[in-house]
Amino acid sequence: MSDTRPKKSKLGLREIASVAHVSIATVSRVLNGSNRVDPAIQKSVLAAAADLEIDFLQRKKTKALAFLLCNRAMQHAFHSRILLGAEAYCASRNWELLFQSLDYPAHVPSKELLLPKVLQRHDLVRGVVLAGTNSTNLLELLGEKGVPFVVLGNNVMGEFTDAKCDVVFSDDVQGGHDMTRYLISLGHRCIGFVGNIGLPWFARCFAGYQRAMEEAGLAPRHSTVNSENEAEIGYLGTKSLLARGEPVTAIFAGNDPTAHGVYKALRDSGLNIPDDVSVVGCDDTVGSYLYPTLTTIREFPEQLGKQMVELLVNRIADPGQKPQPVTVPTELIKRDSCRRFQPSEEIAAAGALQGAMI
Amino acid sequence: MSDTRPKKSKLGLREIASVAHVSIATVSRVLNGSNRVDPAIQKSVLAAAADLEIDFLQRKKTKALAFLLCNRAMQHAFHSRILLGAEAYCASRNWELLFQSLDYPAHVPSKELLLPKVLQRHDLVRGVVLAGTNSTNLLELLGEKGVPFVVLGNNVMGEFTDAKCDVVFSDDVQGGHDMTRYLISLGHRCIGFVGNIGLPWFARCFAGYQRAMEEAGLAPRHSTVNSENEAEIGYLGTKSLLARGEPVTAIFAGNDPTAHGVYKALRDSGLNIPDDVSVVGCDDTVGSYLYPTLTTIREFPEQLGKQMVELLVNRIADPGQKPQPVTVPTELIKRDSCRRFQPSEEIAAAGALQGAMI
DNA sequence: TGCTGCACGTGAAATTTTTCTGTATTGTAG
DNA sequence: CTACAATACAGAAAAATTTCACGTGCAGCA
Repeated sequence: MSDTRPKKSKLGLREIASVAHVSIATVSRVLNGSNRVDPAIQKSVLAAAADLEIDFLQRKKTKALAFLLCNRAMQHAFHSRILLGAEAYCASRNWELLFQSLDYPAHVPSKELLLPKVLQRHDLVRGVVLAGTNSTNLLELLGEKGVPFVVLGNNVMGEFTDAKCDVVFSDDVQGGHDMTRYLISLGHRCIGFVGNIGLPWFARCFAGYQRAMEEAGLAPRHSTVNSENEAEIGYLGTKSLLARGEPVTAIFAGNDPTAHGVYKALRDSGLNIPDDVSVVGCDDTVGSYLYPTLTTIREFPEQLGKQMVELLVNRIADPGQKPQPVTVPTELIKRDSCRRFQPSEEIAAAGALQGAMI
Repeated sequence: MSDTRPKKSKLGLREIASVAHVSIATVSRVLNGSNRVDPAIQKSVLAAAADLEIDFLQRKKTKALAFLLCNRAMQHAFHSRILLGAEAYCASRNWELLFQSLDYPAHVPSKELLLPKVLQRHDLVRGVVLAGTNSTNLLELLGEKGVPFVVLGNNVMGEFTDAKCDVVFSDDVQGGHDMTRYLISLGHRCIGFVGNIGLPWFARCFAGYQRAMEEAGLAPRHSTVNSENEAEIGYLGTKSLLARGEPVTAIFAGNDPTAHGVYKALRDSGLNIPDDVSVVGCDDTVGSYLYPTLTTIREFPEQLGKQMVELLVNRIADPGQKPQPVTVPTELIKRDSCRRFQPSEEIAAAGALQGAMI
């Protein structure tokens, strides 16, 4: 290779040990076991190592990252596409990727969580990609343990200040904003949002929707259903919007599977898409399978996965750098589920909805 | 633990080495590096080890399996669900799971394939789960290298005799048979199959269809499109069936995404589902999103994943046992895309199809 | 306050892994 | 058929890891 340094004397644990005034065994522990070593000693060993060799990481045999899919069955193919993106980037950079799913409670102090055994293997797993749905307690725990990690920001529960760790977002807030503006530009004024705002990915989409509505001087109206089942959220949310007599001409579903539930509810109520009601979704997972095909917000999960690994690898290389947030844009995909709405139709539309309520 | 043996003297590499009359280093290599050791010596070391200790595998630190997703973007969520099933079973048995995707050419002799580096790490990866689409050259290579593996039988290209390795099948042949019989029981006589028979998963489904048709004394008629894009296969295959003037009253799509293409083609031709033509699919990935909802064959990918890992773990524990094939059954899911067909309608149906051809 | 037990953290020693080196074997060209 | 080269492979030695046993400090308890 292109190693220009003359390798003065054999560089090994022995040398580090003598510089740091500890035993070889301790150096070995610091360098990979990492467990059961006094932080002060660990620090001095690391310093000694840094003195002697720049790239101790290179020296190691296996470089693996863990991909933790948390609290979520791999629905919608969305997360599996994130995994693929992550894997592709890993492969290109000669990292292995361990896949593991993990369920943990959201409302338990970080002390009481126990990490999967893989992550204990500091000599194998050098960092963690957190996909799925996470809550701040796990982030804290990883922070305390000093395990480098990146998290998919869209799906973090609870108050989440992104300043404290590397995080990748899919810009669904902007996507929701764009989409709402699009519906407004088509002439819609009464646009209902259906989702479960208790879940962060719905909340973010809703935030974009809400902002766009307020900017346009329109009243946001939403129907939130406290469920984890997305088709159910869409179905019940729509039924409830209709039952309240909201004169909606368009419904914004918080994601594509939810839109599927919306479709079903509208059909059950005898309403036609898009003639009676326009529908839009978000995430572009199953929108193209629906009928009529769904106007939605395309996200780029492979890109999210790639970005996450990229941030993580950078952090491992330079643990000191300050946390970095990355946002991946979204794209508005226009399909057949929307139509232009003439304000003059409003009375007629209201009539149709009245009919549907019977 | 429940170790009843008295552990006569410290059991270690030293003891094995002396029994096998080789150096400790060689024993170490056999036990994990495995590379660069004469097969004869390897065998004798293994024998010596077996003499001394039953469970040398237990001794090892990391037990990881590799999940190789081959030659396939993770479409349809089908393979990601296999992964989830595999991971769940791994976790329950304290195995780690490395995920890696891999593309390789099908028509290259096994000598010329190069395995991903992870698999070289015999000390880490103890076996391989082959998902995605595989061809026999990779199977041969793994066999030669002595790497334990299981393969998803449905997606193996080329002549594949399952006698030579552990293999798990989803019983889509039976599923295709059941489905065809179901269509026949609804009164359909002229049933077209749409797919790409060059691809093994279509071929298997088609085999079931063909057998059922022949058993019923009906003529199989299929339209195969040489493409990898499933929606395209469905669309073009259907268009071509119609263009040939086949008086089909039902179409069997080789999988759900293909059925989506079939839907589109029928709609473009002005035909109603199921009034003019009944449609069925296979795999139950997106069938529930289609409109009308698709009658299809449910498969159980999580179960497939679990079974694969189970076979693999058994083989690792006992490499001598003879190859074992496992078949996971399928389930017929009846939805809205089929209707009963009265033979008397045949002339009318033919008329509708004629109209569609214009 | 002093004792006891326990958990942590360390170095020495034992064990294992990896590198290095010498030898044998196989293939290839003359 | 010989000479040379390239490669494979085992063992010795070096390096790294893990185990073991011991000291230290702290909490619980008398």
